[in-house]
Amino acid sequence: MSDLLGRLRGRGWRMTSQRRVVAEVLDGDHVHLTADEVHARAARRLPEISRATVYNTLGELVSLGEVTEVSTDGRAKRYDPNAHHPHQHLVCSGCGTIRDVHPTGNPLADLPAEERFGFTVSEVEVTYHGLCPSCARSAHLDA
Amino acid sequence: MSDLLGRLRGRGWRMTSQRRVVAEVLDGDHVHLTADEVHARAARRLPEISRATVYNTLGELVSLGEVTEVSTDGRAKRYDPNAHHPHQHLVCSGCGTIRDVHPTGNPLADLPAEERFGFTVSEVEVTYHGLCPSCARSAHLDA
DNA sequence: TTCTTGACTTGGACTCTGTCCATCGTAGGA
DNA sequence: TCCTACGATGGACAGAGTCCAAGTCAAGAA
Repeated sequence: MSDLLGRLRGRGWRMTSQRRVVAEVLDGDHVHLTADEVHARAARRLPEISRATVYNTLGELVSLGEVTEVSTDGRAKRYDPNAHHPHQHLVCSGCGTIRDVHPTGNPLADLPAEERFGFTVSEVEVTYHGLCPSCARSAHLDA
Repeated sequence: MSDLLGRLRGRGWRMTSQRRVVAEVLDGDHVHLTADEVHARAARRLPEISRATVYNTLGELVSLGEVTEVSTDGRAKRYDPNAHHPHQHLVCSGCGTIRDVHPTGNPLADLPAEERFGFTVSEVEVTYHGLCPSCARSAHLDA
């Protein structure tokens, strides 16, 4: 994700201050922000940026393959700027925190042909669910 | 999922006509319905059933472990009555159809301890994405 | 069988996430 | 510098889901 701005310019992206700010927000910490969180952080630098623009820009970054969408629960989608390094996700069922993980093995190979029902399978998404250390502690206290 | 009603009664569920109808809808075809689809089918038998009741009942079935929630895209959650047989999902990126699949291998074992960040990992969800035969055909025609 | 009561249902208001659109502004080439 | 098409704006709208006060009824008690 580094030098994202350069790559975007190279692809003929018209560079506006709004797009720059959104890209910079994503280029910062490798956390998994919701669209609203991206908007909030972008607005700290560019107060008048609109939600619609953030949604548009995120959508474009996704279709350019610079960012991937993650929808772990049924709530807001999260945006993962780590699109150039294949990885999976580990999600805390308590607080929703997401961490990137790199399991061994190849789950695509684990799906036998007779279980594919004629589908052209192109991608596998593996999501590990559990409790992060701090949520595990509070769950223990509750019991 | 068969004899769901019996199991629920055994657990002290107060049996109302609304809950019975919702359970019967799920007990039918093993498709993956959205809450609204469940509501529509339930309303065919019990026209005055409300959306809130359908949501409540689905939520209870989920916490009882009789039904699992699947949120593949960012759209509506789907409800999978096949909770007693472990399986994964194969989703068509075109039309959203979901099929149950049974991959070999154990993805939980594929996550090394140093990639767990102290989490208590309890569950893995594997989602295969691709195009179903009919969507693959129309994609081909478009090209 | 009837009574009683607390669990369940209802429907409408509300929230949250996301999309759409008409209008305005501006990046970047001529 | 000027033009213009592409991008931004914000407000209306839509879909999914939650909440709540008031009414209803399943099932145990008498």
